[in-house]
Amino acid sequence: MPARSAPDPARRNERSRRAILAAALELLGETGYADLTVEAIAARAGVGKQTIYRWWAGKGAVILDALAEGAADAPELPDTGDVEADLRAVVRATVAELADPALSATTRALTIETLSDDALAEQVRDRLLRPHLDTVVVRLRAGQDAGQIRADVDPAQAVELLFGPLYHRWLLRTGPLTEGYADGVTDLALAALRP
Amino acid sequence: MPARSAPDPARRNERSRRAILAAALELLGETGYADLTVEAIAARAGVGKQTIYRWWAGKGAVILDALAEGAADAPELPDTGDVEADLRAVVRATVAELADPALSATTRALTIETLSDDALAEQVRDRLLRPHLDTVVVRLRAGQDAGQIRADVDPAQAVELLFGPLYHRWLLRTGPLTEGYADGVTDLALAALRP
Amino acid sequence: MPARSAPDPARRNERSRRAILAAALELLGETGYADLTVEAIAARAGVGKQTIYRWWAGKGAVILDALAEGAADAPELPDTGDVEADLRAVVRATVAELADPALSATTRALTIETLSDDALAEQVRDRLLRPHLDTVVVRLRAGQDAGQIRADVDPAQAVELLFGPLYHRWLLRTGPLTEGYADGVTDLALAALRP
Amino acid sequence: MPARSAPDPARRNERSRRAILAAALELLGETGYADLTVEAIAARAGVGKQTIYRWWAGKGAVILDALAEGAADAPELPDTGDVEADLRAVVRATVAELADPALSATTRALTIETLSDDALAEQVRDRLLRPHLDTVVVRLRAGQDAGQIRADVDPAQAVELLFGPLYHRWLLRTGPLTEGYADGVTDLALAALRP
DNA sequence: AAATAAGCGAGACGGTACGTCACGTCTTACA
DNA sequence: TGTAAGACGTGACGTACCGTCTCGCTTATTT
Repeated sequence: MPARSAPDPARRNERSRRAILAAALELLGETGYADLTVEAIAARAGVGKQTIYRWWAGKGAVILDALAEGAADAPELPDTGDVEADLRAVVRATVAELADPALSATTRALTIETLSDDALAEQVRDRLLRPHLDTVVVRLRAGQDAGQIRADVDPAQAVELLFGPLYHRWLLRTGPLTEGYADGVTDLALAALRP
Repeated sequence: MPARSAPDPARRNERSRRAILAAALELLGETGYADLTVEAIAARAGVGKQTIYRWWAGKGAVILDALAEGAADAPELPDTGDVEADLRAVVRATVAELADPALSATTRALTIETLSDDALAEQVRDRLLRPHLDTVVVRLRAGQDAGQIRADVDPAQAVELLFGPLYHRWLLRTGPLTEGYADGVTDLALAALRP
Repeated sequence: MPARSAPDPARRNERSRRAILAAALELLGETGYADLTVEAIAARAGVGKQTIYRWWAGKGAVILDALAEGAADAPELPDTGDVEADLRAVVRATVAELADPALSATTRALTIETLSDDALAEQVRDRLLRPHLDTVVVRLRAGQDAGQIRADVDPAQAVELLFGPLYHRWLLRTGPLTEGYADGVTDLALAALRP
Repeated sequence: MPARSAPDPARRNERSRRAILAAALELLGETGYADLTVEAIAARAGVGKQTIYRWWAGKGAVILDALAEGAADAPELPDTGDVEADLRAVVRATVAELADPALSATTRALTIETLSDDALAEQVRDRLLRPHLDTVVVRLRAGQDAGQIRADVDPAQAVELLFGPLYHRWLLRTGPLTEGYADGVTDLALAALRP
């Protein structure tokens, strides 16, 4: 039986949908995730609360959609031929993003959501993180083909070796997130990944 | 002048304090962090809400204290002389804990706290995580002295290389948390850490 | 200019009209007037909400129409020649109707309507109550002609003398609505109406 | 089992109680009963909605209390020795009140409530109407003792004979509520009540 | 017979109020 | 004075209906 006669997506108002996602992102930036309310999103978007609850499960689902919308433009990791330089660049970029409170607000919000709701966690992983991490996996495979990376290493595991320490430090605030730190992590990881 | 005539810790009711921390841990296990309420803790503990607000800033501070209380007994990393075996053991243990929903509830709650409140984040880091991670740092230093670990590596960074991937996979649910996985991470990290 | 290009009654769907009135009566019996909603009427009738709002002003207008439909068959007060017996009969019948919760639901709904909306009140009075009361007025006039009722009494006022006490007791629940009570009221009123 | 651990009346805030009842009466006069909302009462009274729901079942119960508070001062029917004059006076006063939209708003609201909620109906009857009607009963009994009223008439029934027609005309709007009408009703009723 | 237009079912929409929950503060009575 | 109890003002929750609106679809003229 359908929970409550599911609404018909064909009749959905695109204008409202966009207004809601835009409002959610604005408010996320202004008040932070914890103080974000569905009521405020509805008011800012000029929309009835029911229109939000009709299409989303709660504020978590809304901001997930809002962020996924923005992440649609894949960042495309460059391939200069020098895998070490390419990895160093992406690690530096990631560290820079985590170090900037404004930019990492997104990641912060999603992580909280991820920890509180298993269903959303899958969505976050598949729609937001996977696409990003997969570009690195692709680059690592190319490096393996070029003989610059050990062939016996699982690229997915190698990605975690590169990014894991970054998120660990960011989450636990165990140290500064500087460019020098980024290079240190890259060097250490490469020591393990080089043939 | 004190903001609101700070309460006198000497007159604090130890019985209530313990009941509150115990109730907080029970409810954390039963309902999860997001659905935990101060009201429920007070009711379960048979305590007035004011008694909680008198001594703690909110639910985050309470569960932090509750978990810190339990973590007082330091886990003490063993030193068998074989640093690789010792690291493998601690990585396996950590993976096992993260894989168990009941045990990782603690880590989940702390991580949310860490992401939501900077002031509490410091407390979490210093009172709960540092003691745990420091035991590994100590073991790595001993390994360096014994020539089993590269001397030019910062032990703190090495710890992140070991645990970062674990938390990354746990947070992002990018793969299974098995013993085989634990050993894979250990092997890869050791490839970077060996002289 | 018509406010919104008034709908054309000639093209009205009789099937829908009937379904709406029937559904309204059913729901009035099931849930009572206060809990009656336009949404429920539409759903029960298998009709779009707009079809209701196109033809009626609101739930009050709908149930008014629904009840008026049913009341079309005038009850026709008999004239046995004995005005006292005839009045006694109609008072007894009215008391019996008010005493029966199912039958008096109609009166209850109409009374609420009467109290809440002046425009509808007129409709209620003229379309539903007047026809009923007028039959008694007619009978009283005949009684006056026959010399059984004081000629100097306004029949309309006499009707109120007979039915007013009934509604008063029904509204205010100041006592039981029994046949004995009905006869008591009739006796007392006749004491005033007899020449 | 108590529905929800009933609140302790001893700790009730008298200031809030009064503010709520006052606000309810104000708004009843301003917007009418149908458009009255609990939310507006709370806002006007400077009170949390929960404080209303803690002590009352809904808006009906609130305005009942508010009106009952005001009706505490019994009107005391005078006894001039001439029962006909006294009754004429009270009937005139009642007609005047019903004829004034502002004054009869109270009665209108209560009547709607009475028709929708049996539990409140009893309260309305016992706390508001009985005290008023009983003063007339008392006067009628004195009239019976003085031989001005038939001794075989139930005073309660006589009261209904006097007031029933008034409420009937007011409810059904079957005619004007003038002083002349009041006297007509009194005359007719007295024709039945005189020995 | 085809074109036009209205009523129709369905139900999404912007709103308002509902009645509940938990927040963090305040008040009371007791120990 | 610390405490258990819990009432308080506040404000968000998620739901129910309101009355309006916009979709295709069906009917029933009107060309």
